[in-house]
Amino acid sequence: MKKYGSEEERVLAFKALSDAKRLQILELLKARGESCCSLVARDETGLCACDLEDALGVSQSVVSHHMDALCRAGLVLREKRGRWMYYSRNEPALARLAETVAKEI
Amino acid sequence: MKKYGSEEERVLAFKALSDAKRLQILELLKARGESCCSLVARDETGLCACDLEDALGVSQSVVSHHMDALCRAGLVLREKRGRWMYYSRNEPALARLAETVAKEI
DNA sequence: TCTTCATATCCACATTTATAGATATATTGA
DNA sequence: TCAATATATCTATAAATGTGGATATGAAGA
Repeated sequence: MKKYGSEEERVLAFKALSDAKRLQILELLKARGESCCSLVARDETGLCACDLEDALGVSQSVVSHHMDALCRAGLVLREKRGRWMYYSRNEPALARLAETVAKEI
Repeated sequence: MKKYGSEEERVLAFKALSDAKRLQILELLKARGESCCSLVARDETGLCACDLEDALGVSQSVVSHHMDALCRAGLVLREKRGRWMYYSRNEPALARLAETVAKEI
């Protein structure tokens, strides 16, 4: 299984995790929660940005920046469906990171 | 086994890991390397600050700050022996962190 | 087409972090 | 006691990051 190989990747991942709000976001994504604004089907996977905005109590641009950090680190996936951007955990990447911490840090 | 329980502890730990020089320091501590300035016994555990200063090519105060970050996060232990401060990996803490990433992030 | 809405990006500002030189503290050895 | 050494702390500065308001983009629906 491919690890978080380069030092640069690792730094990016740990940076993404070194913020309380972003840890909360990963937690929220784990629970998956209610669908966006009660407008979309309950069986959608992922959460849209406005869900996170409500849940975290921060401005829309802040959510967008945090999601960008998590996506750049590869820990979260983004997918546009209609006018919403859905975010979901990249479980394989999170598992590789855990493996890296266990074996190589 | 106790995990990295509080969010605050986790943030501190990830912040400590989100820097290339600090990752290198953990690597150097794993190898343990030569003893300080060839002045102390070869079977000493840990590395002193001046070893790290040489290995990383940064100023003394920078080493001190980085070690402070790693110690505050609990990932590294410091022990003063003579006029040298010896640093070593806190393996149980690193293992708990790996467990936390695997199970709770 | 026009309006509304969701989100990314831009901009400005505040806070945090990294860095290095200078100084202080403490230990060792002469 | 004094000089040398190792390291922490102080100070200043530069760089990175977090934040939120404003604007731009793009999709949906009337």
